[in-house]
Formats: sequence, C-alpha cells, structure tokens
Amino acid sequence: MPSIQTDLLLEDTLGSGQTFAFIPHEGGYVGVVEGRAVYVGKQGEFFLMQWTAYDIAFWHAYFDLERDYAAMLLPFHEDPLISSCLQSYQGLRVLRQPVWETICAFILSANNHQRRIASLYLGIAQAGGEPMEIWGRTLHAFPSAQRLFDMGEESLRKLGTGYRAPYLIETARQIRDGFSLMLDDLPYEEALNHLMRLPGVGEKVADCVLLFASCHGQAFPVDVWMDRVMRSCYGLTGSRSSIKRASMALFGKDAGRIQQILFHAARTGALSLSAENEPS
DNA sequence: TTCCAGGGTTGCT
DNA sequence: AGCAACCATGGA
Repeated sequence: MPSIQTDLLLEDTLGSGQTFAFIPHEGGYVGVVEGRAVYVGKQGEFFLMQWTAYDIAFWHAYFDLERDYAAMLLPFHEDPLISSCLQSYQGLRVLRQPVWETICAFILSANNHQRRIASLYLGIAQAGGEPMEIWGRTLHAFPSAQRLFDMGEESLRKLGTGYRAPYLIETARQIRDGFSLMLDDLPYEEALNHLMRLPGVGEKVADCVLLFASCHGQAFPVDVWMDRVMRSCYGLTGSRSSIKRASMALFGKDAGRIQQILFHAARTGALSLSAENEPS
C-alpha cells in the first residue's frame, strides 16, 4: 500500500466537522468523495492510502498534502493561545473538498449536531448514491445534483432532514440548471454573496463552503463554538457576523486554518473557555 | 420536559 | 441594516 510521510493528524482532520464522508474501517477510514473511494490509515509518521483508480493526485490535493503547515503556521506562534493549541493540533489540516458535496453537508449542518449531520449525509448517499462494492463492504457515492433532485423532498424528509429538505432540493435544482460553482474564479466577497443566493445557505454555511471547498483560506465560519471562543479568549463582542469580520482582520489570509484549530481545540476541551461562555 | 445542536428564512422595525 | 420568532429532529 502506498504511504507518505506527513505530520497530518488523521483522526482529528476527519473528525473535526469539516467532512462527514468517512467511516472507521480496519484501523483507518473509508470514504467516497466525488465518486472516488479511498481507504486511509496512519501508522506513526506514515499516511497510508489505497484507492480504486489512479487518483493519487486527487487525494494529495484533497488532504492538502503539498502544503507545509509548520511554515504556514509559524507566524501564529506569536499568539500564546494559538501556539498552545498548535502543540497538539499543528497536524490538523483543512481538506480541499468538492463544492457540491460540501454545500449539501453544510445545508444539513444548520442547527444540527456533528454526529447527526454525518448520519444524514451518509444516509442520503446510501439512499440516492451509486453503490460501490469495495473492501468487503458497500460504500456509496454522494448523489449528483440531478440525482439528489430526483430523490424528491419527501424521501429526504423520511431520512430525517426535516425543514432542510426543501433547501436541498431547490439548491440541487439550481446547480443542475447551471448555478456556477467556480468559486476560485471570484474574489472572496463575491464568492460569498454568490453562494448565499442558494436557499439554505447563509453567511456561516457559505464560509464553510469557501474554507473547505475553495482557495479562499481567509474564510472564518463562526458557529456557536467559535462565538464562544472569540468572546471568551479574544474579548470580541457583537453579532456572529461582526465577530467573523474582526477575526478575519486579526488572523489574515490563513484565518480559516486557525479557525479550524481553535474550533477543534474548544470542542475537545483542550481550550478552556470562561464561565459565561462555557457550553451547558 | 426542556434545552441544545458547526443556522437560515421570514417579518418587523 | 439589525433583530426575534419560527423552523424538524433527536440526544442529553
């Protein structure tokens, strides 16, 4: 099996709420992204991959393996809080995911738990995606916009998507009908406003799509956890949107990767929050 | 039973 | 522009 030497933290990267496409398998994980199945594992410094076609370049890009995280994060060691988080999470990488699948994942994320987002995402794949018999189990590709649209609102509701079902259907219809997903061709603000035209996509979901599925690494999604972190640890106040703007100004062009590290550190308890900002 | 979750939309001001 | 009520679902 091909292996690559890297400091990538596999469990944290796949479990930090940026993708919902992977499930544990044989000491590692299996997943299907854009119809490509992969097994990934980690043994010490070595990242193991087994794929079903000649997709090695695809997976290198997906796992952001070409980027030197130590160098990119070096300036942030001047911030003592971030520096302490980097002791544990320098190897937490921001994946580079397909736009369509990421839009759906984060429409599902609205007012929802991480584990349930994953179960809904995988449930939609199982119900409407192309099955793949691989490594002794049946995996499913995530359905295309056309296929998701053809599933219909009722079948999506039966999977438990609730009020998000019509958002998925209408978004699928627009994308099937030519809504552009070429986010890298637009400046950040334009790409953000473009995505927010889709139903079920507000500012936070749009920022997640830009961070996890485009070149716009300054995108800084502020959810309930990042709201707590930026209030508690950086003294920011005001609306989620204003906290996002202030955070982007604070952290600059790689703000999104800092966001992911702070988010994950807060969720795992590695980052302590002040009493009034603690989760209940 | 009530509260919460990687929020968005609608309607009111 | 900012703000609050409402929205399905399931776990704590």
